[in-house]
Amino acid sequence: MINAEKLLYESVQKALVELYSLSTATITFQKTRKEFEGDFTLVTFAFTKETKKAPEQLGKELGEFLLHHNPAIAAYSVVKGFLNLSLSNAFWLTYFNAIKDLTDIGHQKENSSGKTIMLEYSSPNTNKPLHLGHVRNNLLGFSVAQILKANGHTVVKTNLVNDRGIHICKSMLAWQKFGHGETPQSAGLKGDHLVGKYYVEFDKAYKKQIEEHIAKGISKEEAEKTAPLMLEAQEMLRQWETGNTEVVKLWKTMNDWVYEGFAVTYKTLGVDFDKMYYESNTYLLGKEVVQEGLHKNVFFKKENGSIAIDLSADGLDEKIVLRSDGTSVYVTQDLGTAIERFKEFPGLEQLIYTVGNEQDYHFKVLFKILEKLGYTWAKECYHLSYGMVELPEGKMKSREGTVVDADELLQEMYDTAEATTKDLGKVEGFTEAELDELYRLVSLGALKYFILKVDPKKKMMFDPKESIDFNGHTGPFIQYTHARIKSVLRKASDMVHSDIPGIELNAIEKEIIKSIYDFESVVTEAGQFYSPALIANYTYELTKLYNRFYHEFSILKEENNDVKNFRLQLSKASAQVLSNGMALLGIKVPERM
RNA sequence: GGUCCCAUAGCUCAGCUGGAUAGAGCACCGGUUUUCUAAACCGGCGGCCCUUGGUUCGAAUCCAAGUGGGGCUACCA
Repeated sequence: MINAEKLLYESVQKALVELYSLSTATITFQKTRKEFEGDFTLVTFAFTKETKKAPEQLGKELGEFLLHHNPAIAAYSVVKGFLNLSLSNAFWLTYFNAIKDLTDIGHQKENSSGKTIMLEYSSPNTNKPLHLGHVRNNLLGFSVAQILKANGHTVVKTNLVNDRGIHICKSMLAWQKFGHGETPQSAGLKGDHLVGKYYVEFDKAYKKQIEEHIAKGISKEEAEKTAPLMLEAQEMLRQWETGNTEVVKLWKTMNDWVYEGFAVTYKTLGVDFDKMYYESNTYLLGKEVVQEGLHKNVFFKKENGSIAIDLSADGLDEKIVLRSDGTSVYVTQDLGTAIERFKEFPGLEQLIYTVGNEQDYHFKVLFKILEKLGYTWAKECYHLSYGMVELPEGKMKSREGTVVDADELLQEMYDTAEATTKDLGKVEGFTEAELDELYRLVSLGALKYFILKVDPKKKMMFDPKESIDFNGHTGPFIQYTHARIKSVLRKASDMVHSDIPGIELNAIEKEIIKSIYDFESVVTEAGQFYSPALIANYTYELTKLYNRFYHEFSILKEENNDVKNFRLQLSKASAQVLSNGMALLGIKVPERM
């Protein structure tokens, strides 16, 4: 592939050697800011010391040299210490001809890097439906998987379902006590919502019991531990662990309800997994690892019989890895699961956990312990940590019902997409099925883009009172532009696909080609930083650029056939890049809207 | 207390790995359609880039301290 920076780099390197005998300088280019003439900029301040020349003088001499030694450089200008270089019209046209028909532009062939990466995401609890926080997790995980594939890696998407534990027993107990045999069918509720309802019920009844105890003069802490409901839930968990048939049966029934519900939400969101893990199968893993660590003196036994590791030398604290009663804690399971995965996939080169930043500390501990145990792959474990979605009132809490429910949000988005589309009245001739498909596409485009355009590391604000926009810096804006291009292409029956001859590019056409040129490096960068936001913001820039071009210049009515044909092909290539970029976000683009 | 993260326009966010006059969208005000989709385009309004020091030819960006906000600091998961 044609690489402009490399071309310039070699020329500048040569110039520095020949003009100033300077061979050790580090040369980097940046894109020329749009208020100046040029494509790439070399900052000459960096070389003033070694050459003992003023920045402007340096710029002129270098510019002059480059102009005469590199035919791809058409012009230069010097502003203060900035040498702005313009590549020739011919250079950009050659580049465009090389890429204009690529349908996989920006996407390397999957597995071309030979690297296999496991990416875990979603990992829900089976005691409540998914909310907006989970939506961010799912969209982020899915998108990062797409981006890593586009960078040539093989990606195994996994979901580790938290299907057991005290929180699950809480829903089960509340259903048993207050449910009167209610089922998703009888209640007319999605299974996950039904189970979630009883999780909230439990919390209500539990809080009431605590209050009653406190009224009797018992301390809050004591009341929380001794409330009958809590004791019953704990007893239920013990029975589950011993395999009590009745408890296990109830557990299976209610979990199945939840899975049916999740399946619907996952399908709507358009996310999927290559391999499912269930905590009910993995929660005992890691106990042998503890023994192994004890042998190696990585862990030590405390007086009360629990086993711990001292990480204070690494800036962390002491951490229990096995309780005094011999049962495992969270980190025990994660140790076991990680080791199991590397055994199961011997070629695995990286293990990524998509989990919120509230668990930053947990993963630091986990990776440090793996390292201490001598697993060399520990450094290939990565916590893809993302910020919380916050409401104006603060954090979402499932127990207290202060959450934005995923299914409700998706339905609201769908309704808005339908209403907006009908208002605009541009869907004549669409069948009912096509309309449904369009509403899904647009509503999901709006939601996904809204979430993914924000840097994953940062927390984000969501105000349920202000609906997600369909205008401006949004998914539908990009989808619309794609549909608009497709509309033009449908009308261009006489489009020729041969290479573009030497026409003169106007400023904005050149900008679009340059923007397309950037796509590949943006995909690489997004892969390095695990950041769909880079892709989102890139596609937006290209879209804005195209819309300005579309508004200022006629395509179909252009009289010069070469120019017309070029504009058609430029449009086609732009649509392709937008489509490929959006695909990396898990967003589909329509042919018409 | 310890530790980690965050702070940019009224609001939501870009600007990460130092560079030229700090950018978008929304909101608000105004304009563009006999022409390829107006979910669009153009213009206006709007900034002590939290504060103070430091490094540098150059700092929103790097370093230090402070202020404000949030997370974590369980023999819960």
